[in-house]
Amino acid sequence: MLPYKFDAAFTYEAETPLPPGTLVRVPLGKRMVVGAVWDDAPDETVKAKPVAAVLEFPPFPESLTRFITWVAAYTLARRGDVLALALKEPLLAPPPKRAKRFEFGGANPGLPGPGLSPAQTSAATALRAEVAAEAFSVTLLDGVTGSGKTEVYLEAVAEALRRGRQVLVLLPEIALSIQFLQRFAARFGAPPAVWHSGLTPAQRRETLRAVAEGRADVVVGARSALFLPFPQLGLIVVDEEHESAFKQEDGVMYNARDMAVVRAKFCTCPAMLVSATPSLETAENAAAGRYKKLDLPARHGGASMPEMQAIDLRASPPERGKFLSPKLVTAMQETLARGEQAMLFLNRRGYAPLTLCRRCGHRISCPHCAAWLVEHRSHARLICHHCGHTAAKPSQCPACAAEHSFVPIGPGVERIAEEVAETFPDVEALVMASDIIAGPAQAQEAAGRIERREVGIIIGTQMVAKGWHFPHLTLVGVVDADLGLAGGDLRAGEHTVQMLHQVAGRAGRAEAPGRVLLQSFAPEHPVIQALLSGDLPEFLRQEAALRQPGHWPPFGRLAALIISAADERLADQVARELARHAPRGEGVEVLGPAPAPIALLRGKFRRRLLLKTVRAIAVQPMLRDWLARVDIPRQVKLEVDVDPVSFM
DNA sequence: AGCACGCCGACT
DNA sequence: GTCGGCGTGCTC
Repeated sequence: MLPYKFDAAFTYEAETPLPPGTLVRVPLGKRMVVGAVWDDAPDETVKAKPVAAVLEFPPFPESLTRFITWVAAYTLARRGDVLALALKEPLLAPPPKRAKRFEFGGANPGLPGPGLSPAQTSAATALRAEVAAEAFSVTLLDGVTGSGKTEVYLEAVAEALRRGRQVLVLLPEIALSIQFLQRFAARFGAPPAVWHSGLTPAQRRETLRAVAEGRADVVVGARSALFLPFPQLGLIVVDEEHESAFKQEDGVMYNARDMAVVRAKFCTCPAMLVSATPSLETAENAAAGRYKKLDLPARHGGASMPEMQAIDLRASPPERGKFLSPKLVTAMQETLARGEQAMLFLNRRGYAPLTLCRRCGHRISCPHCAAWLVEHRSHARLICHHCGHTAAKPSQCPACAAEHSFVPIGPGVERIAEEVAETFPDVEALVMASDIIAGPAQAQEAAGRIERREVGIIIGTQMVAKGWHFPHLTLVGVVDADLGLAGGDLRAGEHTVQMLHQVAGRAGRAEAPGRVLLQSFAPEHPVIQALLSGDLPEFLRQEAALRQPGHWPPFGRLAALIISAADERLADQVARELARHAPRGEGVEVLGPAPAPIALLRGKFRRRLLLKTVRAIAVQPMLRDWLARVDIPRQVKLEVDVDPVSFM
């Protein structure tokens, strides 16, 4: 199997039998490439060239090769494309003689565990037992923010290490792993190996070899770590399992949370899904008895859950041209007067999401996407958040030629920072957004300033939502709690509850009690009510009741077809042709075609179809039959997204 | 993926 | 008359 866009394996000759998983160098056209021996039958119709060399690299374990084949079949990807996630030729080179030394996650399980509460101890004991069983199982570890989930699953990690097995911990974004790494080092006396896109080639090469040779005991990584060649995997942990960042949205479209469960099955080891706000998928799997469930109800270390209140913006609107209600401003003043810190959360980067000509109403949009350009004053540019296109803010309206007629509409974090500077001129404020805080080093620096109380007010996008522990932060203000609810996305409510619950968890994590204020134009909305009551299981029951009758996930299955082409008519034509050949039958429904929510992206017009089936029907065979009935012109790209998370 | 081939536009 | 732009096709 070659790590390129082939589904079929290639046939080569070897002098001696090579077991599946062996990594070999073979000729392909005019060049030499690296591939893995697969257990397909040889193709007798082609003349096989000889294998050039067997690599000095441990063969991929069968648990990995079978996993790759399974992922390809599930996602309708080519096997070669999936293999490419595991096999990057430059990373297989032997380490140079004078190799720099790296930490490989060699951990010492003998250190005593921390003092755990009774609830933690009982959960940790159950998780240790799963690891000790050395069998496939899935357990949901459900506990509120600050309940000490990490310390609990680190005991399962310790058990795997004691048994000489390797451990994979998946995090949704490795940028927020700093605090995890510290807690890990505190428990085991050494840091784990890390795996993410920010590593240098030398670090990747060293870590990959250490994993393959079984020298890396524990790997903490982003979703791509799921394809590392662990020979002795004994546990997979998916932390923050509800996070949509686990879904790969281009190339091989897989959900690392679900595929982690599959990999655990092939490795005959337990998987543990960890969250304070489990996804409805995982909660339903637990409710149906497919997954085990452990609850950690109480906060660890004496802190209590913050008090949540809504601010009805209809009753207490901000001043004209401002975005913070007087009620929120008053609460911030009280907090700062006590020497504590306040955080304002708004999940929107930049200064203003829309720039409008006040004379003719012209809106500045991206030339390549059906989207507005977002003003970023920190960069002094208008930026498209979908394709990265930038432009200067024009002084003259291109539509009506008016001079200096453009006004910013709506707030982003930069605009909130401006309002904060006006309202609290003597207070130091810090903006945390991905375009301003560029990497882990800068994030660490910002966290240090907050911990040392050099700033009084933190203004942030979702990058402040999780992972951080700010002991002096006692007030969180959500500037626009309704923001994520617009747009009719299947999971809009669920994702909003998850994100705002996590943001709320930043408040009052030490001794001082926390307070969370949610600015909303619709405080009666079930999402806001769920956050106020804190009864997340009840919210999930309501969501389940909404989704069950129509067989929406997790009670049915979805697959999206995304048609894109530079020629809009051609995109429409192909979409209609696909609709004409759509599968029919009991428990099968095809929705669309419809323009994608971003109907033009990077210069390509996009149409969508959605296949929905009842749970008992697998979508893959149906999709394969369907796509075989339609031929797609080569100017048109067709993507298949099984179990879509985003509907953009 | 990468490399060759092939068909058009631009320059010496 | 030749160089080179990147669409298209092929690799056991």
